[in-house]
Amino acid sequence: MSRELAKEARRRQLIEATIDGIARKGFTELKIADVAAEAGLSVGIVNFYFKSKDALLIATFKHLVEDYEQHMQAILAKAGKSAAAQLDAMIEADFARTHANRKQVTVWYAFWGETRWRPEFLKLCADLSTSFQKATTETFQALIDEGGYQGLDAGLIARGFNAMIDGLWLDMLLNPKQTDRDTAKASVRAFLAGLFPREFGSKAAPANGNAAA
Amino acid sequence: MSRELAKEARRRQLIEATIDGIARKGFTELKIADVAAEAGLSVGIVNFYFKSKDALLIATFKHLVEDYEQHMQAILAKAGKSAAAQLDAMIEADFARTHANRKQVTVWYAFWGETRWRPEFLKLCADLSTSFQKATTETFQALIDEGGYQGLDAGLIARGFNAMIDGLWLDMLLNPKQTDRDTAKASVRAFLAGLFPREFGSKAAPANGNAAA
Amino acid sequence: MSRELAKEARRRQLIEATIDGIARKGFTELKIADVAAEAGLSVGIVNFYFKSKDALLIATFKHLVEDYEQHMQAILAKAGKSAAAQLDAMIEADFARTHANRKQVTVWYAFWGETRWRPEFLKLCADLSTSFQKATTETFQALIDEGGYQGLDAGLIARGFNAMIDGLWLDMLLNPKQTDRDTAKASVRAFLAGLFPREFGSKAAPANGNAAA
Amino acid sequence: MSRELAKEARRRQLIEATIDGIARKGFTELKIADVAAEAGLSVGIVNFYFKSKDALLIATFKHLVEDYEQHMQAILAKAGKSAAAQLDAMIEADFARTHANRKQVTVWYAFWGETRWRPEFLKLCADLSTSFQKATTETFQALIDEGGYQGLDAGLIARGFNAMIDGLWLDMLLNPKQTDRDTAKASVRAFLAGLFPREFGSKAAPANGNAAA
DNA sequence: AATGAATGAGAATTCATTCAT
DNA sequence: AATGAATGAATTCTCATTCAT
Repeated sequence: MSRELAKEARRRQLIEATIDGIARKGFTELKIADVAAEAGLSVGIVNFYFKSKDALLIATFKHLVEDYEQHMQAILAKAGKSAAAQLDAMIEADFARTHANRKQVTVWYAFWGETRWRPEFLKLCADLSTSFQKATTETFQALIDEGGYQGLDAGLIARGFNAMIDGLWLDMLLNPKQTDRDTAKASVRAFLAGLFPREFGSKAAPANGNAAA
Repeated sequence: MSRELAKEARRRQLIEATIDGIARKGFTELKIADVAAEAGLSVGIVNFYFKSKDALLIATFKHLVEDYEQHMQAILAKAGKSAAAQLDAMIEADFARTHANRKQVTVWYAFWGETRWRPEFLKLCADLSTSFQKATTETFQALIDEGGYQGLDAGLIARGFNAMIDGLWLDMLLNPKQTDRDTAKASVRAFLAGLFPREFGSKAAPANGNAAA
Repeated sequence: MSRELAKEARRRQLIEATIDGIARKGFTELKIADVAAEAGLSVGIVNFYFKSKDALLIATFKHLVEDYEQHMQAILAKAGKSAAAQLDAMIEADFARTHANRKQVTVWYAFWGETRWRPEFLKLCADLSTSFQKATTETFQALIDEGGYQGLDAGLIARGFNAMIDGLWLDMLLNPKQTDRDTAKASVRAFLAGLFPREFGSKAAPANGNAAA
Repeated sequence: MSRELAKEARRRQLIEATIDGIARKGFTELKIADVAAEAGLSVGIVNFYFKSKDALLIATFKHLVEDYEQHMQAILAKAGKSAAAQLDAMIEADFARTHANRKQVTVWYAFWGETRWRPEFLKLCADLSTSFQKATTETFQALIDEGGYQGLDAGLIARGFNAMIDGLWLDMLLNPKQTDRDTAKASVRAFLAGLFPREFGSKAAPANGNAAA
């Protein structure tokens, strides 16, 4: 069992090296030798722990996806239970310095650029997206219900909300000087303020979990 | 002159072949031989018209950017002059079948995946983004002024608007079954409706240029 | 006939361009396009006047050989008839600024580097060398006879004499700063002075044709 | 350490294969594949041990130069200490069957044909030539002093001596049927006999180190 | 388990030659 | 005759994968 653990640790080490490698050199320029160097190991070892470079890339993307999901769930569990608090926590998490940092986003977009032609990537993306769309739709529906809003389609709003976050990531990546984390968060909140003035309007109480009702 | 024209036509032909090739095989899997085959020409010709594969890719991205800009300007010129009509035209253009089609978006994201490590790509992206951010900010400002809205930041709204469109493209790419053009457009309008109920609310008159006041 | 002349002129033009091209870029780096550019013509024309690049190179080497022979014969015809005067003229001709210049020597050595594997080059070299060895042997024999020298082998001396000139060319090529024309000529004469002190010793009358007996 | 040794041995093996390859096919016709085949290795290995074909050629030329220098020094160390004995040993060494063989000379001239346009080659040539010129000048000066000769310029004689050897190599290369080793050596000695009759004249004692006075 | 030398298929690039204009 | 765009075979270089140690 400790052997299994060691094996898992090595795999993890190589996956981290792959993420660092992509962040440093880009997806197309990443060589097995780069991964090995990044991990401080030999090239032979990569093919020992992963059948092929492709398998390593798939494992890496899977890791990225799982890591994102876990991180988000942890954030949401800690946040206040109200729909507004949950949304606020999501925004914070998505633009947090720890996970939505430049390196991670860089790597996400590198993978997305390739996803279209890689069925394994596509499946991971679709699953993540579906589960997220479902979760955010439920949260927005709760917000609508709690707030007594009329004529709002939680599904459309959730889709736009998630899309805006992805788009702002891209913006931060391509124009770091013009778009920073705070601008991105303010942008999202500006749109939510239009739809949910009581929760996100400028005069709304901050929607964090600790806020008094 | 006819020779000059022919030369330009060949360059264009190869660029189109590159776009088709990326759409068909992906960025990393695109070979010079694929481009040549796509164009019905020999491999040698690619290095005759473009010094290298890299130069071809840069020219292709530049073409994509210029094409997008021209297309958008043409659309806006034809649209009604009111801010709402202009925004509406933008949304339509961004999700039009002719330009924001699957092939084009696929190729855009393929390039974006690489952009981070290619200074030439980065420059093109940053310039396009800046000019767009400026134009949309002006339009939103006009909308705010025309509509007499209070407390809205046109810059933040423009940024979120553009980001949402990019993010919805990605969504359509990765989850074609869940997100289609109409859903995407409805999503954008749902958010605008919150901020600008008179122009984009469900009871608002359609914001096209021909609409009576 | 004028057409034939024009044709010959074009061939000559291309051969000169080839020599200039080799002198400028080297044998292995010389491309058909370089020859064309050097001649101010198009690439197509080269294959029109010469069957192939190889044929052009052979014609160029042949030209070099014939040119050298003609030049040398002209020099010898003008020189004094005594053996010493003839040898002196040879030395002057071999290190003359007009023919044994840096460009020419450069090209000769470029060809010699390839000669071993090119039967056509080899034949030209062997023929030139044989005819030269014969001529210089005769001249040295005349010098021996005229001077009443004993125990000298004209053939060996001729061979060493010709070899020294080739070797000095190489030296001038590879070490231009250490070996110049005058040093080279003095070197040859130093050796001849040992064998033929009366004609080439430091107190010998200059062996040119105009010298009084 | 054994790994380091193996690495050096492989480099040596590839350099030898390059020399053999040039001797067999010529400089311009030598392909990486030929070198690999000659060494009994795969093509990839060449770029593994040498960054490029060019680097391999430079290393090969360097090896040739160093090998020649070492060989000559060894010969001179074994020879008698008198200037005449040293010169005699040089002549023998330069036309020895082991080092100045057809293969080696062929390759030297192949490199010399290219040297003019390759700064790295040029440097190696110039350094070798300078060191040789210096050494032979000293030897000739000693010969002059020992023999009490008057009016001889050791520098000019050394230059002519070295040039004659290079030129005779070329002659042997281009006209193998007319010029052989013995003829070449006799040629050199004929010239030395003129300048230094006591040491190299036909009646002089053989100048080897073992000869009695 | 780990290494890194060795392999060889694959790709970009070059360039002599051809040929339509 | 002359041009230069077009061809495609040939070559160098790359790099994922293998395997002996």
